[in-house]
Amino acid sequence: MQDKQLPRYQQLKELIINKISNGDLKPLERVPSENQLVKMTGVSRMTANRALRELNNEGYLDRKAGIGSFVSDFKVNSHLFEIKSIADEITSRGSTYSSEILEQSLIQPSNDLSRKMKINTTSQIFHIQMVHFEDSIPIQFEDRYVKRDFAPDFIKQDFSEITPSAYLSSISPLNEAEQVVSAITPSLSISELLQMKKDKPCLLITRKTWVRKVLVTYGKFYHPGDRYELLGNYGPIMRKKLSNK
Amino acid sequence: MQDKQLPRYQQLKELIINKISNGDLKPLERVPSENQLVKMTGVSRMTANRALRELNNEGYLDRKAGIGSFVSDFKVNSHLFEIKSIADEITSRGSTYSSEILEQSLIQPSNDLSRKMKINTTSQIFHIQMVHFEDSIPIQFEDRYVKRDFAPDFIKQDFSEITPSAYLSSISPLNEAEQVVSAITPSLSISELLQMKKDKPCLLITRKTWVRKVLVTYGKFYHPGDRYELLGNYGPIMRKKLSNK
DNA sequence: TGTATTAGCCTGTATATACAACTAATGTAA
DNA sequence: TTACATTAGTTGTATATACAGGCTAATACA
Repeated sequence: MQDKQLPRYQQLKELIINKISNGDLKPLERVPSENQLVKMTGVSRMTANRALRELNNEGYLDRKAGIGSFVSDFKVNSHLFEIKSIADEITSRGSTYSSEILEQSLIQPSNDLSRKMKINTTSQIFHIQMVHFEDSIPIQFEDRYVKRDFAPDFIKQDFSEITPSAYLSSISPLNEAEQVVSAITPSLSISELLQMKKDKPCLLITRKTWVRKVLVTYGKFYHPGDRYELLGNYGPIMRKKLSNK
Repeated sequence: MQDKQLPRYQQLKELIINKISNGDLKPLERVPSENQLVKMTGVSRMTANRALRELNNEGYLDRKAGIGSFVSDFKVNSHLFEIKSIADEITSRGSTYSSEILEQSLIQPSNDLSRKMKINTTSQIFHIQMVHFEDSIPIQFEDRYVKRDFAPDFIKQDFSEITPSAYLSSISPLNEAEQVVSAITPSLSISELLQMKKDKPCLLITRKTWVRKVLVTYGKFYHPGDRYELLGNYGPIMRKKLSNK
């Protein structure tokens, strides 16, 4: 594809990102120091420094002078920080989290779904439907599809223990996402699942997530309009984490 | 406050950010080249390079080899890229934009409002209410408050020509924002303003915006749920702009 | 044994230097 | 005029070097 080779600092970055993605380097694990990279790859220390420094800025690594460089703990601060686990969100508010699984199966995608996920209809897709509760009050209905070849063990998981989001993140850090937020009047079944009053609105988040340019999951997340808000911070705020810790 | 001085590349960055913030440097305007910064400030070219490179990564500047470095056009791609001007959004879809102003006045804030904007009740606040149309169909009801001392000429503007968002951005780039998205059942008056059918839901965006740590505007933006969606991209996507253009 | 010092490794910053690639403007030859 | 080459200025990358400052563990010393 790309004729000319990438710059060396970029090669170094991708080497490390790949090791994180495929599990060679796990969260909180040490990554080679600048001088080690110099010996290993023959680059100068400044380009090793640039690679590690940028990975730090992008949230892949945490670096500390005198200590070393370590893979970020994606559970705590993901570079996709906007997309939190609903379970973490609830427990961090001091509430108790619980869930109920409605469906967990392997299916053949419909024409519509195969188009949305850009796959052919012979591929196999996992489908899960579940409700997330905050203090026994339903707060989200999750309707999610996952590519089988990305997470072959998805079907075996006990999602009352770990949310689909958290499980997928544990397989590989999700590094690209698109989400569409809209306000809808829920269908009767969803309205009942979320224990909503008649004619109350629903906040619907439709989210696609990619890993290394490949779409791996597509989901719709329904929230009762009067019990859920979506918060976003933009600007220098989100860059402060680097200097704070 | 801060005892030890910042690193020189950081000083350079803040110098340039300040010039952008206070209007010395306007969007699309040229910023000093690396070598000019070397002569001006006495740093080495590599630290000037680092300052400009990071400002580029953070979206403040656009750089092109062989050409130079220029202040980003905040209208097109802001570092607050998620917050677009509704008018630009509509025209970029090929539709025609229009608006209707309902109120434009100078008020004393209520207790509730002064608390939300963290001001005292003796401060003066501009208040504007308007509806934005796409092809004569209402798409947003804007209910916004603006600090008088930030934009003293706000009241004189003709907001059928320039949206409040665009006008505020022209005074100074807004560099911090918080927005809360929720789904509500609109009040009767809002429902009528947006020409919505009875009991249809509304997407409500409540947004606060800061300039240099000072809150300058607070607004509520109501959209008909069946005519508007909020799109967000996260992850490497948003960094690609740099290499694309 | 307990304490202080030192050595060594880590990141962070700063400089000087070099070459490559891109662009615009200019000069030059056909 | 046209086409090509040159030149100067820009960013992009890469290296070698240096020193500062944080941290840890080994060492030296009392």
